[in-house]
Amino acid sequence: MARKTGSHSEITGPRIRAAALTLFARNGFAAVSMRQIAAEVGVQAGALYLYTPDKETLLFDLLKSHMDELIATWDALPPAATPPARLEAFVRFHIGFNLDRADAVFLSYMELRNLGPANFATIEALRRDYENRLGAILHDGQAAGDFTAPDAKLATLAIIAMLTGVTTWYREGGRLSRDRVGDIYWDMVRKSVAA
Amino acid sequence: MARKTGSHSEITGPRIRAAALTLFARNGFAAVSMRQIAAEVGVQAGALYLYTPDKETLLFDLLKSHMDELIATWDALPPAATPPARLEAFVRFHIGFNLDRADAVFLSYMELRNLGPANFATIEALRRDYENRLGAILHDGQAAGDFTAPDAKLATLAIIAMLTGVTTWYREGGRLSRDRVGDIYWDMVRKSVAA
DNA sequence: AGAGTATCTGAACAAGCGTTCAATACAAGG
DNA sequence: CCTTGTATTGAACGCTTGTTCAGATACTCT
Repeated sequence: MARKTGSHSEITGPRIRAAALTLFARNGFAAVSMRQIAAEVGVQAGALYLYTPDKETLLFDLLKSHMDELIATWDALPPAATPPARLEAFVRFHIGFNLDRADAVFLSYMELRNLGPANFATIEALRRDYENRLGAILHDGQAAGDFTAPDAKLATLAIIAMLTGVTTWYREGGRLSRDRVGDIYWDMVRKSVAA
Repeated sequence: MARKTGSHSEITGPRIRAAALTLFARNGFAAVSMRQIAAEVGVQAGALYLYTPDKETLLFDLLKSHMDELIATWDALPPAATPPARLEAFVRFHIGFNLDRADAVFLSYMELRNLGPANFATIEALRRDYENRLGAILHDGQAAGDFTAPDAKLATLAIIAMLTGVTTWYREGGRLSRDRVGDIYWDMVRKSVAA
C-alpha cells in the first residue's frame, strides 16, 4: 500500500517544515530523527526525501526562511522620522516578531553549529545584515546628537542580546502583556544609549 | 592488553570532563558520542563508565559544577558599599567569569533540554539563585533612590542577557580589551537603570 | 476507461549509538 | 616474587540512525 487518500505535496511540505521546526527547537537538531519528524506528520521516513535532499538542508531552509522573513518584515515597515523613533520601532518590532517565532529564534541562535561551512556563512551574513540595520540607527542618532553610545558596534550587540533574551522567559498570559514588556525594554534601551 | 603505562584515575577523570565540555559545547550534546570523547582522551569508550554512570550525568556534572563555581566565586568577593558600586562589580564579574568559561556558559544555556526533569530543576534553581543576587542589588538600589527600573525582575533578566551575550562575539586579541568591554557595558547598564 | 504521474510505503543498507563485561595489564605492598 | 586491587581493553549487545529504492496506490487528464 502507498499514498494515503487526499494527501498532497502542498500540504505535506509545510507540515514537515512545521514539525521539524518544533522538534528541533524542543530537542535539538541532532537529537531528533527523521523518523520522529515523519511520525509527527503521519508519514513514513522515506517520504521526507521528496521534500528535502537531506536532514541538514531541512534545518538550513528553516533558518534561512526565518532570517529572510525577519529582514523583509522590518524593511517593509515605514521608517520613522527620527533616530530615537526608529530605535523605539526597532525595539518593539524585534520583541514582537521574535515572540511570535520563539522556536525559530532559538534554532537560529543554537543550531548554527550543525550547518556546513557554506550554509553557516549564509545565515551568518543574514544575521549581520539585520544587526546592521540597528547599527545604522545608532550611528545616525549619534551623528544627530540623540545618542551617546561609547561604542556603536557593542551597543548593537548588547541591545540585540537583551531584546532576544525576552523569548527565553516570556509566557503568553503571564504577569505582563507584550505591550508592557515593550514599554519596559524601550525605557531601558532608550536610557542606555541616552546622550 | 589493557592499562597504559602511567595512567591514573586522578588524571583521566578531569581529562574526560574537559574533553566532554569542549565537544558538547562545539557540537551539541546529542551529536557527540561517547567514543568521540574517549578518543579525545586517548582511551576506549568503556573506560568512561569508570567515571560517570551514563552520558546524561556527565553533562549534568559539568553544568552543576559550573553553576556552583559561578555562585561561589561571586559570593567570595567582598561586597561593595553602595548598590551602584555593587552593580558595577556584578557587571564586571559576570563578563569576566563568563569569558573565561565560554564553553560552559554556552552549555548552560543550550543543553538544559537534554537533562531529565530532576537534573533540569536542579540547574534551573541554581540559575535563579544567581539571578536573584543581581535582583537584590537592583532592589536595594531602587529603595535607596539610586536606580529607577520600571520592573526589577525584567531589568535583572535584561541585564543578564545583555552581559552573557558578550561570550558569543568576544575574541581574545580582538579590537577591544576585556577591561574596555567591561567599561562600555557598565556605562550602558548604569544608564539603563539610572534614576 | 486507460494511461501517466505524483505521492507514499515498507523493507533494506551500512554505520553508528550507549552501555556492559570478561579478560588483561599494570602498579603497589608485603 | 607474589598477591591484590585498580585501570583499561576490546568485543559484544540490541537498537537506532540517515538514506535509498522498487513497488504500490491514488489522483488527473485524455
